[in-house]
Amino acid sequence: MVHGGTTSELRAAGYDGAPNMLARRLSLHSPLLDEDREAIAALTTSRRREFEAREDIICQGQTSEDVHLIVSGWACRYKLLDDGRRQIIGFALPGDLCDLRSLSCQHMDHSVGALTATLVADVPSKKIRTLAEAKSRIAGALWRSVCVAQSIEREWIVNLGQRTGIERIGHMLCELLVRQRAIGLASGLCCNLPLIQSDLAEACGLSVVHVNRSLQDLRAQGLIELRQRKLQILDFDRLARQSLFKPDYLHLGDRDADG
Amino acid sequence: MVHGGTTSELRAAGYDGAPNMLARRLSLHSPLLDEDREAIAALTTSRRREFEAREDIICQGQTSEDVHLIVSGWACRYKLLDDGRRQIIGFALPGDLCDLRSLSCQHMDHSVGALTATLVADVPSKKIRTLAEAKSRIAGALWRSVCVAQSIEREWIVNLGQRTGIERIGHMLCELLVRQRAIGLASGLCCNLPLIQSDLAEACGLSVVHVNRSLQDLRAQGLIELRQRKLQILDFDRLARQSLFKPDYLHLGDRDADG
DNA sequence: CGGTCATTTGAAATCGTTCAAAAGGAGTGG
DNA sequence: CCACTCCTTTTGAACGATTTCAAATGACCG
Repeated sequence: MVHGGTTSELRAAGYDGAPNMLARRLSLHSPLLDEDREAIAALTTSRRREFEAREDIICQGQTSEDVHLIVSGWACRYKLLDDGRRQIIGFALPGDLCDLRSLSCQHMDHSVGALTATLVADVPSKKIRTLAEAKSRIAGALWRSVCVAQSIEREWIVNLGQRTGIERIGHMLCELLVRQRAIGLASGLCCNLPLIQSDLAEACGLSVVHVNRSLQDLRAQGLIELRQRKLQILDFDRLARQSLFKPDYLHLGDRDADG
Repeated sequence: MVHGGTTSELRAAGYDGAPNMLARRLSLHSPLLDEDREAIAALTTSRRREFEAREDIICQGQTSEDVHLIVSGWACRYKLLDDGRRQIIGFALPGDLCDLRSLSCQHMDHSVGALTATLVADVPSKKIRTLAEAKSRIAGALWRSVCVAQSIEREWIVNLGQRTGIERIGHMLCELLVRQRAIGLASGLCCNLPLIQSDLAEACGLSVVHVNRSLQDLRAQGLIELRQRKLQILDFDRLARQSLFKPDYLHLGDRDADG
């Protein structure tokens, strides 16, 4: 049990920073050769840091010479408004690069926070830049991974702008299941969901109370089961249909796109 | 008068496709040498196409070997839901590259539509890719321009998720003024706003009726004047404050960030 | 002038929030 | 095992924001 565990449980679970994790992730969207994988693995042998649940990994305004790779656990990217309102702008799962933007931009325009105990590998931007300049196939893979991240952000805009409360929650649950399946963290219709209702609220632009009632509604419709941070989708097709979820924006190929 | 004009007016206005427009835009965020500018100018000597207001430039699902540079006029990127709901996910102003993603991804996961009469330069992805591989300074500039686009999308997520109706509209108006100032399409507190209220509605995730009432509210507060597609912001600081607008996400440096 | 599209208005219904409080879990220390 | 605390989930009731539907008005164009 990794998600929701403490950092010591996490260490005990045998995570070694999985040096080829990044290569595996990038090859979800781009073909890589063995030599590329080796070069990429060499990147992530660098420093690793552990974070407790709810701890910030990097804050808005901070500068960093590193790109942050989530090795295990869940994180979220978020922005704070001056009056304290908070919007989650994306979830980062194991294998996700957090701020590839820092390859060229100086300071963070949003924060990254751990949702569970999280292991992070700090990859020096400079190393990545050098590697990308030397190997255009790797540059392409990084570019594509940014494109996918951007595509997800665009779909979140649609989620927040057009969908009703229930649709937003349903859509988010579909996305998080499909993304976990794609990286081998789930199979079938069951997955971890280490989010509390206020996380879902901040991601979907709804109040906690409304999230609670929407979840009850989805349960009453026989579409999902959710307790103890475990999500089971009982009827993926129906949930996807009524949430207007179409997995193409995740750019996962047809392999693991649905139910 | 370009925006809102017909394509023939547009031609008459003497637009030649401004071959150095892209270089100028990229150098907003990245230092470029003269040799870079020349190389970039050579890119955009390619085909140009004119579009009428409300015409689609490229549709969701289509594939394209080109990146689309908006030479003049306004366009929007949008996604359609199966039931017809439409969300605008970004506005493209002159100098904006529309789908740099197509450098590596095959088909569009969203559409681009002209809002006014628009002149578009089709730049072959391949040419860009070759140039970026040859000149790392240009690759960096393209990377940075994608980062800025992504940053704007993130702020839109915040806009839709956390701000009230009035705040969303106010924020959008601030953004569009500042962006136009940055590219020399406006100075002071006055600019074109060739959007109809339903465009604003689809960008802000509100109904047209509510947009209408929010605009009246902003007018009644003495914050803006808006008619005949001309926007004047009467009190930028107050509007920015009450809309929680902070221009940093536009990454324009301090040069043209406010008032 | 009629036609089309955009803006404005009103009234009613719905969605979603707020506030306040209760109930349910999980962990801690006695 | 109990009492205690903290955090999360759940509930109720009232309020406010936003949408919907329908109709009227205004602007522009041929």
